[in-house]
Amino acid sequence: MASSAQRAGGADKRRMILDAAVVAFATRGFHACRVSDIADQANVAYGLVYHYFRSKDEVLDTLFLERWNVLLEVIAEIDGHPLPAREKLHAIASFIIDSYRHDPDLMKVIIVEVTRAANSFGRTHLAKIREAYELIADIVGKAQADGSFRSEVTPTFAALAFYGAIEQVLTGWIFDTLPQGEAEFDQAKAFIVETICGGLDANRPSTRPV
Amino acid sequence: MASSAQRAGGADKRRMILDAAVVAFATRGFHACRVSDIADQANVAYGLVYHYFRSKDEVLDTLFLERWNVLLEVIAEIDGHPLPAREKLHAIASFIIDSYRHDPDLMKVIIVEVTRAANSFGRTHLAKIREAYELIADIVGKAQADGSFRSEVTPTFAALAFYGAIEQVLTGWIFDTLPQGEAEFDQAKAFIVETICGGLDANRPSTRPV
Amino acid sequence: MASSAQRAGGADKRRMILDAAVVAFATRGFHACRVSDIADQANVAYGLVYHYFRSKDEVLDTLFLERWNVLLEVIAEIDGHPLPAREKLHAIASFIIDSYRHDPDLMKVIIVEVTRAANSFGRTHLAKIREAYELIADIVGKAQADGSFRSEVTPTFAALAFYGAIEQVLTGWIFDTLPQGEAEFDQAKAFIVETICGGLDANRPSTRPV
Amino acid sequence: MASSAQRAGGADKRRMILDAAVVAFATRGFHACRVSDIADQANVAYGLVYHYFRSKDEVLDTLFLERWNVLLEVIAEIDGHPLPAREKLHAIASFIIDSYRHDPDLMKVIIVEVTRAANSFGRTHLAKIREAYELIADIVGKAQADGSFRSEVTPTFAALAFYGAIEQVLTGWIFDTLPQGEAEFDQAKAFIVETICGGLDANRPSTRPV
DNA sequence: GATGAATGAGGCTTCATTCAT
DNA sequence: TATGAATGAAGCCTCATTCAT
Repeated sequence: MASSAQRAGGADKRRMILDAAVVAFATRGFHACRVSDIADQANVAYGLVYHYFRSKDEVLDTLFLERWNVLLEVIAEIDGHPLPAREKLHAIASFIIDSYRHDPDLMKVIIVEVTRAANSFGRTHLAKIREAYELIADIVGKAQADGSFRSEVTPTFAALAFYGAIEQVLTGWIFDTLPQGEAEFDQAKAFIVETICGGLDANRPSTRPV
Repeated sequence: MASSAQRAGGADKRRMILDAAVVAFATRGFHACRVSDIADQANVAYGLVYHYFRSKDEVLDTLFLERWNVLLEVIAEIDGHPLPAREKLHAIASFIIDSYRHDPDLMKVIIVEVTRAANSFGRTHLAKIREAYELIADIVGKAQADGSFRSEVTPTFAALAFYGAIEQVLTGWIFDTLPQGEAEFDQAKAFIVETICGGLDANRPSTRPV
Repeated sequence: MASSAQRAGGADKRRMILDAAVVAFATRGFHACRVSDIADQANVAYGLVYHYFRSKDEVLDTLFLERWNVLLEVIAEIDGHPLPAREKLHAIASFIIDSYRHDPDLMKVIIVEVTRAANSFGRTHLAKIREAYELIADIVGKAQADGSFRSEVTPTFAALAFYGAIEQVLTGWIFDTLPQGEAEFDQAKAFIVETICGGLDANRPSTRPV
Repeated sequence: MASSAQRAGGADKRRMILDAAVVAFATRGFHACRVSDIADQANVAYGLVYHYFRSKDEVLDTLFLERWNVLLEVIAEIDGHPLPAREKLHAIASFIIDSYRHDPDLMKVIIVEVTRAANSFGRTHLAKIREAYELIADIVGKAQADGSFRSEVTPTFAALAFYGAIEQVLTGWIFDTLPQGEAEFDQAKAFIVETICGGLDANRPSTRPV
């Protein structure tokens, strides 16, 4: 599990500050984290943060956008492959969960401080966050169109449920209310997909014609 | 849709302050909301807030606990009825969504400032929040035991997925990324249950024997 | 050692409040002591304090003046007796030290919050406090006039030194930097008088004629 | 008489703040003095006080310790010289009184807000304050051992009486109940020593053998 | 007399941000 | 680039006091 700080290859101070911010934000939370905490973590003077970023907010914005854009690209790329929808969803869940596995601090910051903090940063990035929902909804919609998914539920709701399940699981790991580890990570991917795609009912009511 | 402020029947200043806080927190967010905003909204003097509550935090704590305890009781009560698990889940989703329908500000505050704000108040109330998950997991577990639910997924994961889906939908309404209205509320209840219980797959893989 | 609270004979609420204030002020200090602390200690509602006293200040003023006036009377009375100056000083030191012995909380409040707090209450009562110095100075002055005390030092200075010594000793007891007990109390009286009257020098330089 | 503010030679803002605090504390008293008063007096921004000091308290602590440590060193140094005890006491009284002469505001703050304010700052610095008493008591004790001082009184009491006399005199100057001026300063030194060492009695009772 | 709800002024402290060097 | 001294707005909370009952 590579720590955020280790990602800084050389003397790129901007990168060092970003990586330090991940640790600082994850440790103290964005609000409680002072700019000087970031600078201390990065071993630079705190004025330097303002050399590279307009504000403390911009540091978090940058962190979020860097990662979220990767997520969007990955989802799009997954969707480009000729896979069954269920496998596409599994691939998406895998990517997100593996992101947490590889850099839990960064995912903690993104989820806790942005994605789930709709009143502060989430507000700013609402549109960006929705893009992910919509890409997922697209996958569902196309699967419904080709008959591999049932049409009982709108793609939008299906996407919300899918993403909501992932976020709840990540939150459980982040705040240690759910056991985590290699086995749990892979199990979670399977369970989330199984719940959303397979459903809980033992005897499913016959599918209504749409 | 009854606003929080209107609920105060008489001259109970404590209640008035709590109701005013709902409006104030919902409007500006907990952090951005000053104690004087609450007092102004309640039409009482600044200091009176501190006569009834030790701190601004305690106001939110009180608001959350009042409502969350009702939720816990309702879930327990629902579970007490001899209903199919699917209907129990529908009843729970109904209660939560109707809570939003009847007092959107209060639910907004609880979800945005507590339930989804794991870094601040959520942390404090983590145990309380988990109680709800566990009650839901119990329902799932018992349904798996009696064969009405499949056992592909652990009750814990099922509960997370179920609650996660509800929370995402509420968040969508709260931040206006999802259309809301009477029809949408009832539809959402059905969709959430259908997604979690029915699953998305048109042709479900045969259930593994437990 | 009679505690302040026990002095309240009957249901005299005013007296109960004053006695409670002694305990409260002694325990928390005047500034840190809230009006409600006094009321709690007296087992009355705190509004009642304002029925009997105009302000929190007036409570302390009352406490101080009650006792200080007794001191002034006692000094005057002692001075009225046909005693050697040295014995008069011993009687004064005795009265003050016994006051502490009988009600340490009250003396603590008077010394810590008034007499030694020249920037707050001492300022208000400066004139009253000086009266004591002047009565003592009078005793010294008369003794110098009749030849029983030397005239090397002005009566004013002698009085300051005498009272200053007493206050330092009381302060030592109050803040537990000096051992206290029955033996120490009587010893202190003797030592203070011996220091001021006898002097420390083994071989005193011959007295200069005035 | 150099005012505290004038002592700041250059642009050392920390020093300027400390010197300004002396003036501000002396003028309004510690409690009534706002941090902004200090900043205004120092002509710096509000927040700079917090750049150099953790709190308003720390400003006073610093002021006290700076000066009191000098006092302790001076007493120790005086005691190091081969002087008669009486002259050592005179030197100590001289140093303290001259401290007041050279910077009355600083001494006012130290005495009124720390040394005589045993309920607030004095409490914190009790041990430090006692160190001075003990150094003085040492001088007395050694003089008693070599026979130059009588042993009627314990060194501890003698030290309390000596320091108490000085403090009373300074308090008299600080609150203008005692005339002050060059002549008075020198006279006070002599009078205090004369009172404590020479004693007031014209005919001293014969010294008891120890 | 007695209660305690209601009032509201006042100040310490934090910390993001700027800027001279 | 890099530093960290300097700025100052903003808000929580305390608590003496008032007053209706």
